[in-house]
Order: sequence, then C-alpha cells, then structure tokens
Amino acid sequence: MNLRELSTLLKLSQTTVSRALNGFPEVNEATRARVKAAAELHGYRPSAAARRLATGQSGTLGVVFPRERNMLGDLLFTEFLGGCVDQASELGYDVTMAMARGLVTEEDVYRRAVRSARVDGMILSTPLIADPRIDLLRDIGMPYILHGRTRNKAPYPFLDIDNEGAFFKAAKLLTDLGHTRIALLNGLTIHNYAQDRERGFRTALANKGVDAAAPLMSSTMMTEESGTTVARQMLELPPAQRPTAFLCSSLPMALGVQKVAHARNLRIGHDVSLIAHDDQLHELHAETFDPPLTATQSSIGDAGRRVVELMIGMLREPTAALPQEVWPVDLVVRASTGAVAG
Amino acid sequence: MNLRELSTLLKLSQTTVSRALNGFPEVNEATRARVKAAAELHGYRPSAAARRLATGQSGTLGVVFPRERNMLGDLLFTEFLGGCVDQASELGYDVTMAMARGLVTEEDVYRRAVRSARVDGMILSTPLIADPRIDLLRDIGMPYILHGRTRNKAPYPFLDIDNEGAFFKAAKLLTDLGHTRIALLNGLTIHNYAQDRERGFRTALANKGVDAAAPLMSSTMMTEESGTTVARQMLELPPAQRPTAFLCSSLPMALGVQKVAHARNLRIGHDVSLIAHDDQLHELHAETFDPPLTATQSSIGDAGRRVVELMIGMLREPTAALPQEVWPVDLVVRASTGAVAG
DNA sequence: CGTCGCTTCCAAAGCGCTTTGGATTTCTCA
DNA sequence: TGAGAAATCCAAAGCGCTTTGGAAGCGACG
Repeated sequence: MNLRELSTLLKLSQTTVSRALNGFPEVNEATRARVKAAAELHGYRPSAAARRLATGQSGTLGVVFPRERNMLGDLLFTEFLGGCVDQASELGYDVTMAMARGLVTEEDVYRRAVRSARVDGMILSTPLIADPRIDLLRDIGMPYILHGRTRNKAPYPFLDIDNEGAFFKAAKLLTDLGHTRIALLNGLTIHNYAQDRERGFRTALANKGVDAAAPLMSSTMMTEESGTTVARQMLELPPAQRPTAFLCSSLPMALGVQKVAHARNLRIGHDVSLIAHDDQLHELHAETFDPPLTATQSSIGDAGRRVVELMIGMLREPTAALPQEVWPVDLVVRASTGAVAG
Repeated sequence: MNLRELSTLLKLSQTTVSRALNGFPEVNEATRARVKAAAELHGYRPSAAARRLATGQSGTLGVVFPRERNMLGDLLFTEFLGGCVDQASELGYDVTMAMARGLVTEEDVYRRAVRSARVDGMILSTPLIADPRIDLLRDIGMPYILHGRTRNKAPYPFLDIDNEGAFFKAAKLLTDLGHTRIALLNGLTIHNYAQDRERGFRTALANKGVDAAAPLMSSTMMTEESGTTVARQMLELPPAQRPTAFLCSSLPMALGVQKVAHARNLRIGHDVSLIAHDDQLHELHAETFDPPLTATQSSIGDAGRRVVELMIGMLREPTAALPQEVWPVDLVVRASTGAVAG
C-alpha cells in the first residue's frame, strides 16, 4: 500500500493525503480523520527511502568509531550508546553505526556519510583534547554533537558533565575529613574529562594547602586491572607517602583498589577512604559495594538520551543557538569514606 | 555533484555513467576508466536515498533488541555486534539498531521496519528455545539470519557453533583424566546453546558411566558473580559430593570459580580442574589466566562477521539454499586441567 | 450581484538514481 | 562488400514521496 493507492482509494489527491498524515493545517479535520483511519486500516507506512529522497532527511543518526579503539568493548560507551538508541527510537530515528577500518580512515567514513546523505547528524563520544573530527564535520557541513568537551577554539554543540566540580567536591570531602595524602586514579589524559577531573582535584587540595604529590597521581585506562596495579604500587610506598584515601575515575577501578585493600586487611571507610565516579551502569552499582561506596554520580545512559534529544532539536531548528549543556554532578556520601585514621 | 551533472560533464548519458560505475559489462573499458577517474576527481558519491528508492534495497542491516534485555551491557553481545559492524562496513552496508520499548513491542519494530523498507535484513542474536521472532519475520517476508539455533520446526538460516560437541570434548577430557564429580556451570536454559551444552556434557559422562549429579549442575547468568556464588555452594558440599572439576560456560564464570578456589587454597590444575568456554573477547583471555586456562574456544566476533557475510549473500541471491553453518569448536588444553588428585 | 478572502483540495514538478527497450556504431565473416 | 551479430551508448520511464503554485468552492460584505 503506497500513497498513490491510498489516495485513489480515498478519492483524494496524494497531496491531500500526504498533508493530512503529516499534520499540515490546510486540510479539513474531518477528511484528516478519514485519511488517518484508512491509513491505519490498510497498514499504510510511507516508504522511508522515498521520503528521504524527497526531503533530504534520512531519519538516522550516526555513530562512528575507529576499529582499533573498539568502543563496543567499553561498558561506559555501550551504556551511553544504549541511551542514544533508546531515545532515538522514541523519537522515530534510527541509529547506525559504522566502523572505520584499515585504509578507510574515520575521515573517509564521515565524508562518505555526508555525500551519500546516509545520516542527518553524527554523535561523537569521548573526544580527544584536540579532536580533528570536530573541525572536519563543521567543514563538510554535517551536523554533530559532542558528548564531552574538547579544546577546539570554535564553538561547538555539546553535552558534558561537570567533571571538574565533581572531583573538586570529592577531593574537598576527603580533605575536610583530614586526609592529606590522597591518591588520584585518573583516566587517560588524552581525554578532556580526565584533565578536568585533575583540575578539580588539584584545586580542592590547594584550597587546604594539601600537596598533590606526583607519586599519588596516576593516569591509566579505567579498568579494574589498572586499579589494582596502581593501588598496589601506591600502598607499597614508604608509610609517610602512602595514601590514606583514593579517588577513582570509575567503579571498576574502585573495585581493583578494594581488592588490594582487602588483601592488605585495610578496612575501607576506616583505614582507608575510597571515592569513585559512578556512571550508573546497569551491572555495577556503588551502593552494592561492601561497604557502600561514596561516589560522584551521573547517569551516562541519560546523557546518551539527552544528546540525541539535543541533536534532533538541532536538526529541526538549525538556526537556534548551539546547545551547550553541563550537568552538575552529585556527591553521594556512603560508608567508604571516613576521617583519617589515628 | 550528482549523476546528471557528472554525466553532462562527461558528455555521456546517465545510463552509461551509472553502468560504468556499477561494473556492468556493456560499457567500454576505456570509457569506464574515464568515468571512474572523473567520479573520483569530483568526489561523486551516489545518493543513498535515491539508490534506495530506485532499487528497493536500503543497504542496511538491522539489529533489534528489547529494552529490558539491554544487550548492550553484555560483552558477548557487543563483541558479536562489533564483528557485524566491522564486516558490514567492509561490504558497504550499515548496521542500524533499534530498541523496542514501552508500548512499542519488538514485533511492531519489525513490522515498521519492513513496511518502510528501512533495512534489507535482520540479524537475530541469542534466540530463545522457541523464538517467536523467527515465524514473525518469515511471515512478513523480512530476510533474517540467526546467530545460534532454536527449536522452531520450519527451516531457517543460521550460524551456530557446535556447543554440544564442545562440551562433549571438554567433559570427555575431564573424565579421561579420572574426574567423576564434575560441575557444570551453565548459562540460562531458556537459550538453546545452554541445552546443547548440557547434552554434550551428559553424553560424555554417560559414556564413562559417570553420574551427572544434580547438585553439580547449575544454570545461571554467565557472570563472574554467579560463578563465585555457585562454586562456593558446590565446594561446601560434603567431601564425597564435592566437585573435583568445573566446566564453565564463560570466562567470567571461570574467573569467579578461580577466585573461590584461591580463597580455599585449592591449586587450579592440581587440586581442582577448570575448563571454560572462551568466546575470545577483546578484554579477557583464557591464556592469561593464572594458570592458563584449558578452554573450548570460538571467536564470537568472527561469528558476527560471518553472519553478516551470510546475510548479504542471501540478499544477493535470494534463491540460493539457506545458509546453515555449524562451526566446530577447538578444545585447547592448557594448565588448568590435570589428573584427579590422589 | 460581483468581488474579496478563506478554506479545501489538486495537478504536476521534482528528489537522484536504476533499468528497460531501443538506436547507433563497429566488428566479423561469407 | 554487405548482412548479421556484437558492442556501445542513450532517452525516458519509473521508484514513492514532498511541495509549489494554483484552482475551485463558499460565505460575507459593500
């Protein structure tokens, strides 16, 4: 059942049927109802391809990532992606993923996507400090939005959380509790958020005149494994340098730290304090840690949903101001933090 | 730059240019070269929308999953998905994901996708024992392929691994080593693969007259957590019932078992043997276990790649026989298995 | 009664590609 | 050399939708 068939069946023109279905004002409400009923009855669905060709809009959003950096293995990314797909379905959009591999560079993928008009907009995740993709997309005129921020000069649309504020709050809590040797287990500093977090951390310490000691600052992938490795190293420092508190960039890292602490019979919340940033994944919760974990928390899934909302908003009103949102982050105090021991 | 512009520029008809670019035989190789060069030079890309409309093919494959069962949190699924996207990009296809949520049932998503011709084919992952999606897709005429098998009667295209054979081999190794109390930590038996694995396991034990004791058979989600839980329970059985070997359905489960064994000072490969099925994920490797893990292994990423290949093959030659592939699974013996302790 | 202004509907022109059904040229061989 | 076959190219008809630019119908107002 296509538009022509439906319209002859209704003894109306295609124009009228199309307008009735798409909510245009210049059609009588009575006929609109009649059209809608008939469409429903015969299970009419407009052909996506034809509509795309006619409107130039594809009704799809794109997510591209390099093959080497297979982000599908990263739970943070997949949770974000899940949020995107969720919201996109809600708003009638599809999400397509493409992988740039081998000789086909990521840039090529973008260029091709633009020329062949496969997607209406792109979602960029975990940007680098200076991310070439942004300038590229701007130059070729592909709408996009960033999850996270970057150092590129020109203004760009983004949604980010207040990483600096979050880590400031967390570090302040620790200094307020009397800690002076605080370890920061950060993510890789090629990413902006890691630098933001470090800044917040340093500011809080500086406010109390506490030294951000180099041996207590690490920057690694945010896995459980690196959590254990780094924690082990730090706990083997001479007692006078050994950290009494850990601030981790992810829950898995905190898991690693916890493991090491347990192995050394350090009681978390007493002998050593532990805070982590909690992205609120489905399968790992700060509150089910033992003891429940003090955490800065912000749902990365919700961020995905919101990013899609913003992206589609931009597509619908291209002239509106660029969306630039920074979400505050809550610090939830649980049992893993306590006053510095003895 | 569109086809018309390019063709007037070349002083050829659109027909010829189109045919030259798409490799049709009825065009002179010299002109084909000329056309290709010009297309390259001017960066011509055919409009995906127009091509879709003209051919009726969308150049996209679809993956749908219910929101409740957010498979994006499952590393097995994402590894599989990564393989799909990888191979699809290679073959010039896109992969779009849709999530069925709320009132919009999964069925609706399929129906809509079909009518609006958004995707050429669907990829179904982790099917249930009797999966309604298969009959549905057949009925509405949407091409599809299954990763895994199911009990539906009518023939359907699929790619699966030989789960039964794999677990037969693994269990046989253990019985050959003299084990008589072997634990099976299986996945949920709503899935076909789990039942296949159990069958292989039972056969191997029966062949040696070994009893498949009910207290040593479990069926849970394949997480590290359930691995520890189940292993702990089983190791608390009276000595005469306690397992001397564990056969796990996933590496994370084996991790859980390992943890419990360590806690009890059981040496893996000596006091207790451990085998797991290894889907060859990026972030978890049987060979880097301590000790290196004996495993049945089969790359789930490769399966994703192959599934896409088969799907596209079906689209190109709809009349060919339904692809039905079962991959053999290797058993790789490492240090985690040994003769039963005196 | 004629005209203006709304409301309601329509014919037809694209969107950019593929593909059918020739037309024209070139080649082959008697 | 000429006729048929083969190679090469082309004009035009869709694919199914949106959208432009009117046209027709109808009541109201001077």
